[in-house]
Amino acid sequence: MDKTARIAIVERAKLFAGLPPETLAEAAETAQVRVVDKGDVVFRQGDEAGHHFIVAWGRLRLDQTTPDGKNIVLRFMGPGDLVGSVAVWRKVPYPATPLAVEETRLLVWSEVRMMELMQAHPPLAMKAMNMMGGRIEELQERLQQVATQQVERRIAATILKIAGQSGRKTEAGVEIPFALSRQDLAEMTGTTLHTVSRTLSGWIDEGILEGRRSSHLVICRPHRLVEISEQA
Amino acid sequence: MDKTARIAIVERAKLFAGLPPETLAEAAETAQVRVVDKGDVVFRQGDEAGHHFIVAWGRLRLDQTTPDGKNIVLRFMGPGDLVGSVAVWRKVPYPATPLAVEETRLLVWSEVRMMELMQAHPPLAMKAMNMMGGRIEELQERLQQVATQQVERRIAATILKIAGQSGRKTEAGVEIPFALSRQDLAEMTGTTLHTVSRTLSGWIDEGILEGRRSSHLVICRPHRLVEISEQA
DNA sequence: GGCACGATTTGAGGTAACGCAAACCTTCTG
DNA sequence: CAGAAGGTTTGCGTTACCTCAAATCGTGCC
Repeated sequence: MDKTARIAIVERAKLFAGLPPETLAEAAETAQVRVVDKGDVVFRQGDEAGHHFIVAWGRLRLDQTTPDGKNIVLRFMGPGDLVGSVAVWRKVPYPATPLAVEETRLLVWSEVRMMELMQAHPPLAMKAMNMMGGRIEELQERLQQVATQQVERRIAATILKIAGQSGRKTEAGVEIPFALSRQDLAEMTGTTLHTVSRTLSGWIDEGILEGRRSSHLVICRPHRLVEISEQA
Repeated sequence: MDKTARIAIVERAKLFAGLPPETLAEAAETAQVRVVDKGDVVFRQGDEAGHHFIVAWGRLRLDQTTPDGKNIVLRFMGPGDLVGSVAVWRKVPYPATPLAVEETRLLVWSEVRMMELMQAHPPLAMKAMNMMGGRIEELQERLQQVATQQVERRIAATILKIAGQSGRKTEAGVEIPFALSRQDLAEMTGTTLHTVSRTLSGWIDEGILEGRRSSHLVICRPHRLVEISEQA
């Protein structure tokens, strides 16, 4: 990956977007590159947090294992997303495991590198706080959903959010361009894969979705899904 | 409130703890003081975010109203806790309403005051990030609980957390020193006040708790509650 | 191409928790 | 002190969702 490519990636990252060219250049130059194969993890929940990562290409699923062995999916991450930084800044172990659902390329900064960057470029701290604030808002919204809404609405809202982040327009509708299993959706919405399967089957029958037993979901009638996610 | 008292408060606040005396002094001097009566709000969800607050004395309940009119309790806050800052930094409207459950005194900084403080004292930004990270962790934990655990465990865990933050030791056990209604617990755990009432009644019968129809809960057998919160 | 494995679909039955409703108690108010 | 108001307790019927179970279908691997 050459310098121009790195700058392009850094520029799109939420942490660096809009900062002056010198900052971008310095960030790009100080980064290492790391490739993670499909199915491999970037780090593991519980590991000491020593590195910041930004996704260049590919896609990660952020998993958290609970003390009693259950798994929940915190979020999917794609190009521009920042991984691991919260733990590094707080000097606590990584609280979750990012797993590559497709081959993924990351930019990597060590703890000290990033610290130097932030000292040299104060606006970075502001950006970082902005990002963390966004994460807080997102979590509060999900908490609210899981606490008050019934399963159908949560599944609809979750699919819509993923589509908004990563969806691609096709002739048939909006396609989610990676393998998103019923299990994944269940672990994002706090339900079981059976319930997810039943719900999606219903929507496929109604022509809202496509993707029976196939790896990629397509949303044919997004508006209908919005209605479901907002229904009383 | 005189200068010494303010410094004492600022010193205990998570945002300023451990910073050099000059920083504390400057923070204390630049703050305004505001008193909020029991039942009144500090600001309202949706208001433009222009001020940072730190609780000096008293207690707030942070409420969030959902688009469809339901209410959830995000957290209770006491002395040292920071209110409103995330929204100010992100330049978004306050996402929730802090309501005083008892008479509460707050230190207040305007957006620009706090900005000046942070520019003059760079470690403050680090502290702020640390705080926000803590909030993220807490939210992830609650999300996990609501998504995977059943109601009884969630209620137990919630009571224990509140007791850990605000509990006072008495002869009978650990007392939660403010009015915590069944409705509050329901809105924190994502259930109904009926279920909370039933569950607590059971625990009172078993001698785990005291506080039938009375305003203050007392945990007589904390260890038993921990067991419940961890049971498979 | 055949076989084994993992993901998905679907059915049937059970239950935790909700929703409604009424009674109860405490505190505040006039 | 009587009455109203708000939080709480408890009962009962309902249901959304889970659990267990089995059939089905793709997919990768030799």
